[in-house]
Amino acid sequence: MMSLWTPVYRLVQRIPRGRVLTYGRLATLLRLRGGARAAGRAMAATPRGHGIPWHRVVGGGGRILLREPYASLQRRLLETEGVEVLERRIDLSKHLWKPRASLLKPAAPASKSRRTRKRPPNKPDIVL
DNA sequence: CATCTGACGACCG
DNA sequence: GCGGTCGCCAGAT
Repeated sequence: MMSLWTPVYRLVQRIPRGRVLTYGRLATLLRLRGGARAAGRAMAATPRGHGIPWHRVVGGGGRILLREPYASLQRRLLETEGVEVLERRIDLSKHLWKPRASLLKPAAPASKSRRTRKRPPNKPDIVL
């Protein structure tokens, strides 16, 4: 079903093998209102059986934040696709995924009368 | 309707 | 490095 998090899963599905994205970048790219934490909530609710490479999403600085036994599973999955995991960390300078610019939507121009919207909806900043 | 609970991250001591 | 605070908010109970 189409939920608030669907855009998150669709973006995660585009992360190539051997690359990772952080919760923070995920949130920024999709302009999730709750920030990185919202990305975390989304990932926690990842539907199974859809081939969503959830293991390619890591914490800030490339750290694996999951609890055991998931942390080990994530590490194994990443290593399997060639990502080097040192202790609990991944070198983002080597493995951070940078979406092609053509995927990104141009930044929304600042509206003239910037009204304080109560609950602005999540506005994806990326084309999926 | 009220509360609780997090796959976060920036900041600070 | 480590621990605490705070902002954030969708779902579950």
